[in-house]
Amino acid sequence: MPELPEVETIRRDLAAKVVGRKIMSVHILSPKSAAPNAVFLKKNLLGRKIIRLERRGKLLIFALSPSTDLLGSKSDSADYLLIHLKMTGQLIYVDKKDSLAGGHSLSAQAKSLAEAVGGTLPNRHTRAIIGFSQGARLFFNDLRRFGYLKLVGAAELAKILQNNYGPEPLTAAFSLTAFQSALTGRKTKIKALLLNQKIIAGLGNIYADETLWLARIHPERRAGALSAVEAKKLWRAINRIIGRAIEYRGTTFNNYVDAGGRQGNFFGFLKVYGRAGKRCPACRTTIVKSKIVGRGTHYCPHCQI
DNA sequence: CCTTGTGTTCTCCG
DNA sequence: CCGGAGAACACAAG
Repeated sequence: MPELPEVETIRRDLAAKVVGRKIMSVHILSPKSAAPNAVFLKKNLLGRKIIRLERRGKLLIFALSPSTDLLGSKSDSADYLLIHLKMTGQLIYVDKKDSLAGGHSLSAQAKSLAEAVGGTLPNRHTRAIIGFSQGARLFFNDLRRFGYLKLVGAAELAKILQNNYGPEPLTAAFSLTAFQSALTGRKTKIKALLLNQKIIAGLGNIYADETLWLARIHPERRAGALSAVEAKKLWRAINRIIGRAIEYRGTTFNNYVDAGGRQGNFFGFLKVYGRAGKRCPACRTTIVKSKIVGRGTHYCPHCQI
């Protein structure tokens, strides 16, 4: 489940590989994964350079060089490729020298990559392949097909970002006062609020649970009922957990791998997520898992009140 | 049946 | 009856 730290890890690694590179080929293996459609994506990606790679919450934004197609819409030309990995998406970059196709004489890097993706690429979950010069390829794999590639113009991108994404942890926009005012008057459970991308962009189920454990707050508490002290603890916990998780290149719980096919290193730092029935590292009480706002929620019933 | 991120739809309340 | 908040549902597929 790629959340902010995992998507940021992919963004950083991938930026070094693809920014400045020209797109030489586009293969859409699963039309359902491409918006508005596979034909439009192919037509508008071919021959263009990736000039920046950005991220907003869990959304990757590939900024493209201006289109040479003078017949294209001038009002809002499709200059941004959005990629969302949702639950099971992977973006894996492979240089020609690391090609998995041969099977013989693989480099050590290629071997670990092959292990991570369960064999060769493309595999049966590959939904799209973007080819660059010198045989380099970017594979979009997505077992459950919830993720997508979507090509949009600047105006549509601005609308998407404005309508769906609140401030990012670890940025000036995510100030303590901004967080406090997002809590005031809210009757929703704090767990639901943490998952709401319009309030904080980038937290998913793993980091929401970890954050609440660190702040010692019960997931069913009403957001607006948190004291000023609790709000500050939670705000600090969000920044701490997200910062640490980025440092450790994210969490591999199920099938997350980075752009090089490597696992994240934050798994061992998880205190509650996926640890139901085990003991709380702080007090030794058995960690509970329950369903809160429709999501599996892990917490310590003793520490978190 | 379970899993999750997000968009959509439903329901409630003032 | 309107608007907004929050909850519930829909989606995919193993």
